[in-house]
Amino acid sequence: MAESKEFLYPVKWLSKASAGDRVTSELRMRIISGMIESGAILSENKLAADFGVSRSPVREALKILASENIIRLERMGAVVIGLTEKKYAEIYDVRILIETFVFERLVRMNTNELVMELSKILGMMKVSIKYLDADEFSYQDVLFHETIIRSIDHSYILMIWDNLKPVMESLILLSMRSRFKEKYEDFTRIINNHQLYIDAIKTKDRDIMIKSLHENFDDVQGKVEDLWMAQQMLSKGVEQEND
Amino acid sequence: MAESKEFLYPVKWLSKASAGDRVTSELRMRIISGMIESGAILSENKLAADFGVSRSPVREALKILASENIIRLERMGAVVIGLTEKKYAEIYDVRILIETFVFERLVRMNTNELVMELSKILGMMKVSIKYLDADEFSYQDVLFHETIIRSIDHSYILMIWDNLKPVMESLILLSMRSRFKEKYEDFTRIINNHQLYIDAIKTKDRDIMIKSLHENFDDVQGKVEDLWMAQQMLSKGVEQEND
DNA sequence: TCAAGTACACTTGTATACAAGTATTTTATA
DNA sequence: TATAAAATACTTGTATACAAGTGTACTTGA
Repeated sequence: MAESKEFLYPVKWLSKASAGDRVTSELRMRIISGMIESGAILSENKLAADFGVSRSPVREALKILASENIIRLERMGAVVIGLTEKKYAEIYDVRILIETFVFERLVRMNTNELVMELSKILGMMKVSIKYLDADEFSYQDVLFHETIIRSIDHSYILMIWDNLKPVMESLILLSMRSRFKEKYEDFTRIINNHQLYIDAIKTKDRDIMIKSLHENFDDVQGKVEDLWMAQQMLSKGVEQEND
Repeated sequence: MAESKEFLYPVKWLSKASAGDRVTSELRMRIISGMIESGAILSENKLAADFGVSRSPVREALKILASENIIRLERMGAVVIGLTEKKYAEIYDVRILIETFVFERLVRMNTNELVMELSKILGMMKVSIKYLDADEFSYQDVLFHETIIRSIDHSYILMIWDNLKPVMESLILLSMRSRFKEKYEDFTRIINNHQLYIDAIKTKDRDIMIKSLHENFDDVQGKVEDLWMAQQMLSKGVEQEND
C-alpha cells in the first residue's frame, strides 16, 4: 500500500523487461542492500500487492531468487537469507575458480578480438567515471568480466556465471554508488586494474594474469566493505513495514 | 492426446512432487535420452495437453530446463538444445572443477562422519546391484557425490551442484539402465572406484584422491558412451509425433 | 488458569481467462 | 503467376479463480 516510489534497480535497464523481471531485479536489490532484512518472510500475495502486479510474476521472481540462494522457499512463505560474510567469501571462491579456469583456456586461444572488445569496454568505463554515472560504470564493469567468460564459449562455465551474475551486479551497483559519493579517487585504481587484466590477456602471461586477478579481488573486497556502509545508510533511512 | 504411458523418470521418486516437478523431470529425461530430438520446438500449450496439466506447471518446467541449458527459450517456442559431445566434456570440466575444490577443503576437515555416511551409501549401492535395481543404484550414486559436496558446507559450490545435478542424474539413470542389461560386470569396477574414493577421503591422501577422481571420470566417460547406445535404442523404438 | 477443539485467515499449486504480439496462411489484386 | 494485404491461429506474459493444505487464534469446556 504505502509503497516507496524509489527503486533501487536502474529503471532504464528494465525498459523491455517483463513484470516478472522487474520484480526479480528490484527484490534482489532490496535484499542485498539490506533494505529487506535477513530472516524476513516474504508472502507472494503481499509482494504482489506491493509491486502492483499479480502473483504470477512474483512467483517467478521468488523461484529465481531461490536459485540464487538469497531466499529460501519454505512451506509457508519465502525466508530471506541475504548475504553473510561467509557467503561473500564463497562468491569469490567461485569467481576465482571460474576465472582461473577461463584464463587457462584463454592462453591457448587467439585473444586479439577479445582484447579489442575489452579495451572498448574500458573506454566506456572511463567515460562513465568522467560523467559520474555509477550505474553505467557498474554495467560496464560487469560486462567486462562477462565478456572474458563468454569468450571461451563454454556453456556450463557460462551457466555458473549466469547464476552468479545477478548477485554480483547488485553488489557492484550498490558499492559503486556509494563510492562515487565517498571514495571517488578509487576509480583510477580500478581502471588500472582492468588495464592490467587486458595486458595479461594480450601477452598471455600467466603471472600477470594471476597478479591482476588477485588485485581485482582485493579491489572487490573493498567493494564489499563499501556495501556494508551502504547497508548501514539504507537501514537507517528506510522504515520497515511490519503488520 | 496419444500420449505414451511410459515414463522415463522413476515415478516412485515423484510421490510427493508437484505437477511442475513431474513435468520437469520427465521432460528432462526425454530430452537427454534423445526421445525428444535436438532442435525440436516445444510449445507450452502442446506440452500441457500432452502431460494433462495446465500451462502453469509447464512454464515452470521450461524455465528450469532453460536454466540447465538443455532448452533455449525464444520468442516463440522453446528450442531443444540437448547434449552434444562438447557439452558432455563441459559438464565434466565443471565436475572436476568443483570436486577438486571440495577435496582441497576436505583434507583440512574431520572426515570421520563423512566416511561413515559414504560407506553406508556404498553398501546401498552393492545391494542395488545384487537386486538388479538400476534406478536405485543411480540414486545412490548421485547421492554419494552429493554427500561429498554437501560436507564442506559451501552454499555457492552447492548451487553449482544443484544446477548440474538433474542433468547428471538423468545421464546416470539412462546409462545404468543400459549397463544392467548389457555390461553387468562393470559394476564391480564402479564399486571399487567408489571404495577408492572413500579411502582417499579417509586417509586424506591427495594422490589417491586425484587417482580416484580420474578413475571415476574415466568411468563416467564410459557411462556417456553407454548413453549414446541408449539413445540409439530409443530413437529407433520411439515414433516421434509431429503434426 | 489451562487444554482441547474448532473456525478462520493465509499459504501454495494449479487451472483458466485474457490481452498483446508474432508468424502463417489465405485472399485479393495486379 | 507474383505480390501485397488481411484474416487466422498461434505465441507469451499476466491476471484471476479455486482447491487443498497449514498455522493461528479464538472459543469452549473443565
